[in-house]
Amino acid sequence: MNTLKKISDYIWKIPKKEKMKVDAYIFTDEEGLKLNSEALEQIKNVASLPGIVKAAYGMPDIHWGYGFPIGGVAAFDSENGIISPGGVGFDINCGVRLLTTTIKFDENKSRIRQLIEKIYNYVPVGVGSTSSKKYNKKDFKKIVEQGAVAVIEMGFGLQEDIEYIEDNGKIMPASFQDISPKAFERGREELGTLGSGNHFLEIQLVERIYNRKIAGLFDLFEGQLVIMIHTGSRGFGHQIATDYIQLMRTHLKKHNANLPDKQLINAPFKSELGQKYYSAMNCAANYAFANRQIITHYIRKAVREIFNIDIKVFYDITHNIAKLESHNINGVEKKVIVHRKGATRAFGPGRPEIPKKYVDAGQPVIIPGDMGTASYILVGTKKAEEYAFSSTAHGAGRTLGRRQAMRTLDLAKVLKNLEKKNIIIISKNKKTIIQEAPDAYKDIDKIASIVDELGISKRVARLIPLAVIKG
DNA sequence: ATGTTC
Repeated sequence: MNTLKKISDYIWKIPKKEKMKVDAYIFTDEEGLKLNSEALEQIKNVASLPGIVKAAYGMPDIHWGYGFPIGGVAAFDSENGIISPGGVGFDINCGVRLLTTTIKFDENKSRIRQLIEKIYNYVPVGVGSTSSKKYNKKDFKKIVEQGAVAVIEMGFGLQEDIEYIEDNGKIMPASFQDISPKAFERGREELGTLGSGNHFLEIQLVERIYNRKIAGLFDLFEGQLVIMIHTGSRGFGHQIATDYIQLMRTHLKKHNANLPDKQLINAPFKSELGQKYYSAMNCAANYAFANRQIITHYIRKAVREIFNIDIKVFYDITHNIAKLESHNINGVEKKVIVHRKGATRAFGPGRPEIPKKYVDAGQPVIIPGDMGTASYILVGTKKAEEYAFSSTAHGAGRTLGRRQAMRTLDLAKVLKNLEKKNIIIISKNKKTIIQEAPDAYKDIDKIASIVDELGISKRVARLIPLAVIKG
């Protein structure tokens, strides 16, 4: 097991051996390593998959996941590599959106509760929560093929919002014909809902600015109220992952015969099934962008009714996805399919994918904390390109599994700690509060500091929660 | 994460 080589304070290397086709690197501190022997095994398995290029990477928030670790990044050659549902995650395009306001907290303390309650009235939350709308086939097709663009046309938001969503809220290829009737049935009534688990909706305070110049460009200032949405593709993405894992089991038995772990099931990217999963996954990604867009619409409405002002989409990032990107692989520019599972794209300044307004600073990165802890706004760097295909961390990362949290943590204590910090909490389910308690997660401040010191993204602002809605 | 154990 002692195959780890320390490269520097936060870089650990597992040199390739046995089945591994490339090296693996973990970006964390000694404590992070101790917590994660299973995830290290998983990252070694990932390094053995067909067509993997350069290396397999683990972010500081790495922990055990389905097949691939959460907080993992791996890229596969687009010609002879694979695509794997386990490398994306069940919640396809789980992601985070931040909305900025011009509201100053110290002048509006008394209205926070009113605002969170109004938002709670507008946005359905919890397991199995459904919207009052049930989309017809024609509209649903448009939504999964055109994401946020489609729902803005339907009246959920402003044209200018599009500019501030990763991939402009619409990823191609995405074809409705590649999703199952079951996925359609589940998806059509859950659009515009928050869900459960680590998903949340928070009113936050910009507590600290690390880089004034970039914060200015990002319209962030100390004392400002901002609103964060953390959710994904709900049961729709989950169904697509389930469907395609099953299809790969049935149709690609031989291809998947010698996997070190059955959960690493995959399809050659260029195969028919590989392309179908890619398209269906993009449908789920579009669905998630649309989901956060619709929720934004209702938050806007709530803010307008209480404060009589309009709010802006700062940025929307995805942290569970596989994307076709061009990267420099040992000196050669190559098309690769980058799997980021619990990892955030972090492009440096100048990239054409970044909104014009931010292009000189770099791509905004949003790292949400867990319940009752800070979240961070960071910015992508040129340096991130050298490390893990322009990627950074995505959150605190669990230390306790959900069941383990239920066994060891106490609801009254968790609630008391939130109360001590003056955080208002509205929750649909008490179980979620225990499962998502801060003690079930690593320290987000440390994660943000590690990625900052490594230089794979730089801190811009620290946000602290004032009021939170959990599923 | 998830109609919370395909």
